[in-house]
Amino acid sequence: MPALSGAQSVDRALALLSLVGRHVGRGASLTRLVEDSGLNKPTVRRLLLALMRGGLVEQDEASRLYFLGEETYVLGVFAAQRFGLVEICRASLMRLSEATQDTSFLSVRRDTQSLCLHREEGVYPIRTHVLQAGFEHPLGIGAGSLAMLAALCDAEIDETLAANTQAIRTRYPGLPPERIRTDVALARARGYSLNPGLVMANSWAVGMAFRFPDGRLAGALSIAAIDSRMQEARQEELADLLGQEVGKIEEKLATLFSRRKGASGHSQPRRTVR
Amino acid sequence: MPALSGAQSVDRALALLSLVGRHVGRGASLTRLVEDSGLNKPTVRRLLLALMRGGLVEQDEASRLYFLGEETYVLGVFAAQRFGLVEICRASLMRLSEATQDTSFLSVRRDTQSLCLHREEGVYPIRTHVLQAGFEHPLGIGAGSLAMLAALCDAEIDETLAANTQAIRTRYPGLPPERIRTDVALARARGYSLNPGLVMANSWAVGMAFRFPDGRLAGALSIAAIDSRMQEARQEELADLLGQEVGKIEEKLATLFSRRKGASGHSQPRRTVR
DNA sequence: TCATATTGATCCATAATATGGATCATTTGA
DNA sequence: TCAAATGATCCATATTATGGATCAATATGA
Repeated sequence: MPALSGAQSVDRALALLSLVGRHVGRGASLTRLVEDSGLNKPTVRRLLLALMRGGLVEQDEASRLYFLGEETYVLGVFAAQRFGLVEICRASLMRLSEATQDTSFLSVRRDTQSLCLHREEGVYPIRTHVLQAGFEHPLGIGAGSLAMLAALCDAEIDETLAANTQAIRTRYPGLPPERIRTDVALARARGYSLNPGLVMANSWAVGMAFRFPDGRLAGALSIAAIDSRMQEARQEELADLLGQEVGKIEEKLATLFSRRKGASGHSQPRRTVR
Repeated sequence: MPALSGAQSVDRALALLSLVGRHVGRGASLTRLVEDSGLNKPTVRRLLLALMRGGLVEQDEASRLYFLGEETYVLGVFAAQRFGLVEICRASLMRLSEATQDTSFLSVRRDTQSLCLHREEGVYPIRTHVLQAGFEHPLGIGAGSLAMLAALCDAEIDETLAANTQAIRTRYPGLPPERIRTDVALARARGYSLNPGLVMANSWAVGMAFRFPDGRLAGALSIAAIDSRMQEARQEELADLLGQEVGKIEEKLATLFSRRKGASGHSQPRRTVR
C-alpha cells in the first residue's frame, strides 16, 4: 500500500516492537507474535534478536516470553520531555477515581485506533476489566475512544470509520458504523460520550476528550462502572467531574506549550491528514 | 563479534534511534546523524523515514531536525511498568520506612508542581496523611517538593515561583514565596530540605532530591513524621539515610542510562568487501 | 546581486542482505 | 511414552537495502 521504501525489515521490526508493547505485563510469545504480525517464525525471531541487541526488547530466560527492554524505558524518559501525557494526567485520574470510587482511564489516539495508556483503579469492589493499559480498539469503540472520534472533524471521522469498517463489523457485530455515527452526534450534543455496555454487557462508561492548545486532539479521559452506578443523574455528575479535570489538563498543556520556544518543534501539527 | 545476523538495517535503524534520543530537546540534524552513525546520507535518511513511519521519530517541518516521536513515549510508558522510577525507588523507600518506622515518599517534578508517585508506610502508629500518591503541590511546598525546587538553577526557581505565586498565596498563606526562598537557601546549605510542619501543624518532614546521570532532576525522596520524632539530631540521622538511598538510586540510574548499546559503539566491520 | 558551499532529499543499477521453507530441538501434556 | 506444540536455526535464493552520483533548497560570502 505505501510505496515500498527500502526498509521493509525495519518497518517489520518496529511493528513487532509495538506488538510487544501491547502485551504489557503478560509478555508475548513467539507464536503469538508470528500470528499477530503475519510474518513467519524465522523472520520474527531474527527481528526480535535485532530488537534485543538494541535493548528495546528482552526475553525472559525461563518463559521465553518477550517484553519491552530497558532501552525502551530510557528512550521513553527522553521522549517524555515532549509528550508527558501520563504524568500530566495522573493527578487528574487519581482525583477522578478518588472522588467517584470507580476506575478511570487515559486513552490517546493512534491513527485509527484508541490506545489506553493508563488505568487508575477506584476502590469500589465491582470493577470492569474491559479496558487496560496497552489495549487498543478502533476509534468509536468505548467511551474514551468515542469521545476522541467525536472530537475529530467530519472528514476525519469518515476516513477513520471507513478504515475500520471491516474490523468493526467482525469484532463488534453489535456496534455497526452507523450506530457509531449516531453515538458521535449524541456525544457532541451532550458534551460527553457514553458507552452503555456496548462492548461488554453491564460495563458502562462516560468519556471526554481534551486538546492541545493548537486544537489538535490530545487524548481522552473516561470513567467506567457497572450499569447500576451509571444512571442518567450520575452520568451528568461524572461528566461534570470529567469536565473539571479536562479543564485542568488543558491548562497544564497550555502553559507547557507556551514555555516551549519554537525550536523544539512540537508547534507543528503532526501531519494532520492531507 | 556478534555473528552477522541478517538484520543489518534494523541494527542500524535502532542505533539511529538511540542517537536521536541523545539529542533530546535540541533535535538532531541529518548531517549530524550521518557523522555520528558512520552511515551514508541515503541510508540514514531511508532508515529515519522508516522510524518516522513507525512514529518513533518525528521531523520538524521547519528546521528539518529529527526528534523522538510520540510512539517512543507510548512504548516508554509501557516499559516503565517494569523499569520506572517507582520500581527503581521502591526498594529504597521500603528500606527507609523499615529503618525509620516512619512513612517515606517518592515525588517527581511535574512542571511547576511536585507530584507524589508513591507512599511507603512505616509501622509507627501515629502517621501523617498529608501526602499521598497522586497529590500535587506547588514546588517548594513540602519536604520532597522543596528539595526538588532547591535542586533547580536560580533562573528556574524564579520562573517556578513566579508561576505559582498566585496559588501559593491563596492556598498556603503561611508560606509566602519569600519564605520559600529562604528555605531553599537553607536546604542547599544543609544538603537536605526540611518542612517543619508548615503545611500541617506537627507534620514534619525531611527530603532530598536525586538526578538523572545527565544532571536533570529526577525526583525526590522524603520521610515524614510527627514533630516529636523530628528533632535536630534525628533530622541529621534521617538525612544520612536519605543520602545513602539517593546514592543507590543514582547509581541504578547511571547503569541504566549508560548501557546504551548500538549507537556509537556500532563498529561492525564496515562493509565486507570493496 | 550572484557565485559557492552546505545541507537535505532522491534515483537506481548492483550486490549484499533478508527471506522463509524445511528441519532440528525442546517443552508441554495426555 | 509418545504426539503435539512451540522455540530455534540452516542456508540457497531472489528480494531488498545499499551508496555513488545527482538534484534541490537554503546558507554563506564576495
